[in-house]
Amino acid sequence: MKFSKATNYALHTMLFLAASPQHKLIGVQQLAERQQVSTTYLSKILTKLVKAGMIESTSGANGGYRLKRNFEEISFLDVIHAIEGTASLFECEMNHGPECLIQQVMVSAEMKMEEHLRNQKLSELAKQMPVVL
Amino acid sequence: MKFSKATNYALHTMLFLAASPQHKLIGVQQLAERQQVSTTYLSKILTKLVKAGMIESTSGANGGYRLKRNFEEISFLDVIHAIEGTASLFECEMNHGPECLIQQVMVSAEMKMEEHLRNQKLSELAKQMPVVL
DNA sequence: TATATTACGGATAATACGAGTCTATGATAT
DNA sequence: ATATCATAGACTCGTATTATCCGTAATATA
Ligand code: SF4
Ligand code: SF4
Repeated sequence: MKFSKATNYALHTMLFLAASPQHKLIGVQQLAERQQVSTTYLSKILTKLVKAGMIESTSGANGGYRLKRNFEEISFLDVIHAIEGTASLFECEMNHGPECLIQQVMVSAEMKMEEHLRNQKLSELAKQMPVVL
Repeated sequence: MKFSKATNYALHTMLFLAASPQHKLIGVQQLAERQQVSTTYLSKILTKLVKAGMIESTSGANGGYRLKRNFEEISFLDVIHAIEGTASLFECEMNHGPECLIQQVMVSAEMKMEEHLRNQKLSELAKQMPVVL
């Protein structure tokens, strides 16, 4: 029960992009070396973010990644869901129906966490970021 | 990023014990067949709960498991921590100190979930449990 | 047009971890 | 003495994560 490293990479990348001049394209090399991860692996993660509509990419020389227009609304939860999926943290075989109290406790606990992550917008955090990532 | 099945087994077992007559010892066989899990595996999990001081065990014929005196105070979070450990869900290499905003967001999100799980006492839930687990 | 640069995709490998089994040992009631 | 039951360690198995390799497509630039 841990957040994956991929999620970690995705969050750092998104915040770095948010702290950069908006229009500028940034290649995966620059993003990767800053996080000490291989370019090929980070590339796969960024492709997920592209497909989730959070960033856009440009191939070819001087290509790279850039935030999309809707950036202001993107939350931590959006990034996490894009990488880890949206399945519930708690699942049981033998489902005894939605009135089960165990499920209710576990699911609502997860929702408390998600609510907090949904309220944290990347744009807000980027403003407050002190130095480097 | 999912709760382990072991946590699931532990929660169900604890709630079943809570719904049983307090003094009575219940063997692992009975607990295991109810959850469709092997006795040897469930046994390992229960041993963790014993070491965490939540239940007590008696060896030998007619032995088994039973809740401890402090049962009223035990929460969902206690059980989960006993099985999954207490390490943070979010960890980063390159730790840039506690003032990092990313860490703060992730850790406080986890704390929101934990707060909710800490408030859910097994004894409370056992009273409200409708039928079987 | 040719070339360098860059993102994308599939296949594959390495690693870690969860889930589960097997077996031996020790404790306890009858 | 024997059957029952919990405990502990070694071990296997499957799957998800992490990561690498390589070929292809797109694009800027000379
Ligand atoms: S009791 Fe609740 S949590 Fe357990 S298997 Fe049934 S529905 Fe799932
Ligand atoms: S920026 Fe924050 S989350 Fe990222 S590595 Fe540094 S301390 Fe950890």
